[in-house]
Amino acid sequence: MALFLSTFTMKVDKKGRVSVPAPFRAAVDGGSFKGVVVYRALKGHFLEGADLAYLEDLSQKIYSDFGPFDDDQMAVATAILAGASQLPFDGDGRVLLPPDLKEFAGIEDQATFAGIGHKFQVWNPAAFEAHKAAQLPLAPKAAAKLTPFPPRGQS
Amino acid sequence: MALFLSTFTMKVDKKGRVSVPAPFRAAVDGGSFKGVVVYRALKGHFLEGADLAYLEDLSQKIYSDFGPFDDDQMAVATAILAGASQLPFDGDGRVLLPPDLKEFAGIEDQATFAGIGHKFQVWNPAAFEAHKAAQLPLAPKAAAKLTPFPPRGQS
DNA sequence: CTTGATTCCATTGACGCCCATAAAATCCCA
DNA sequence: TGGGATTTTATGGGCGTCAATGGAATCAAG
Repeated sequence: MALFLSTFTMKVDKKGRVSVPAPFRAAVDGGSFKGVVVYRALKGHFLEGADLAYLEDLSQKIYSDFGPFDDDQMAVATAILAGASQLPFDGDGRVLLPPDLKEFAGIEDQATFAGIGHKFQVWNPAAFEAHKAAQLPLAPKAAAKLTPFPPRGQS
Repeated sequence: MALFLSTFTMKVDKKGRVSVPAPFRAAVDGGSFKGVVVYRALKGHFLEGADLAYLEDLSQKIYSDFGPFDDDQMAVATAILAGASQLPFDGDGRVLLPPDLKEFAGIEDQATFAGIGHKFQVWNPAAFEAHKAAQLPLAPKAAAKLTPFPPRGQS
């Protein structure tokens, strides 16, 4: 599965195009859809992105964890799936950021891509710095809740 | 299976024709029926739509979850299946919205298509904005109920 | 012949695709 | 190891194509 690591800040041109960092492109490579899927984060004004397979899993999960006409299902589906955009790569690995998503995240001429494992985030650069500063002190306590790795046998 | 993502607002012309957003057309492409199926939503004045295969699954489910002469089965089948319309694409990917469905959803000269995974919704644009605004605050709590992804590399 | 529906054509504006340039990273070999 | 050459990446711009939309033409029926 895709693994997104590290942070990159890229330029947004007048057309709204952004180069997806090459390592992220490599991470989504091989899937059926040549591009990424981006949606509004639930907590905070930034975007989350992943490959299409992740969204398929998420959609699947929304339909299997909730009944087909469940209220919670409706809320999550509306917030995430209806707000999502499939952004295909152009020949040079760029995507076109929809204006509403740009506005939601306060992105203007630069966008910061932060890899957080199986998905990534897209931020206004200044907002990301502030967010990072706020998150760092919380990490030790949160990390303490992780369960141990299973024995590392090969397979 | 079809995956409907993102939201699009399209014009409805005087004849009642609406262009189905190209990504949604692509999502239903390949099925036996060249078009979409639309029916009244159960909770609220908007429409739900999907490809024919989804309706087949839904019908299947209605008959397997309920007994063949169950009252609930009758109610759901009548509300959804009996009220459903198969809308074929014209040569340019448009469908003709039946007047009764248009009226039910309060759709006049614009229609908002919202993709929510396996199916999509069709709304009066203003009504959808209100609906979305109401749903967004509910999403974080509902999303917290989603079960964690299973460890990757399974299947 | 009139009315309503369905297919076909025309316009326009956005977006996908291609090329060009420049910078940076990588490779290769002496 | 260093320096030059090659490849990859990031970014800007131009142009062709397709999607969206409106309207005309064709067809079906009463």
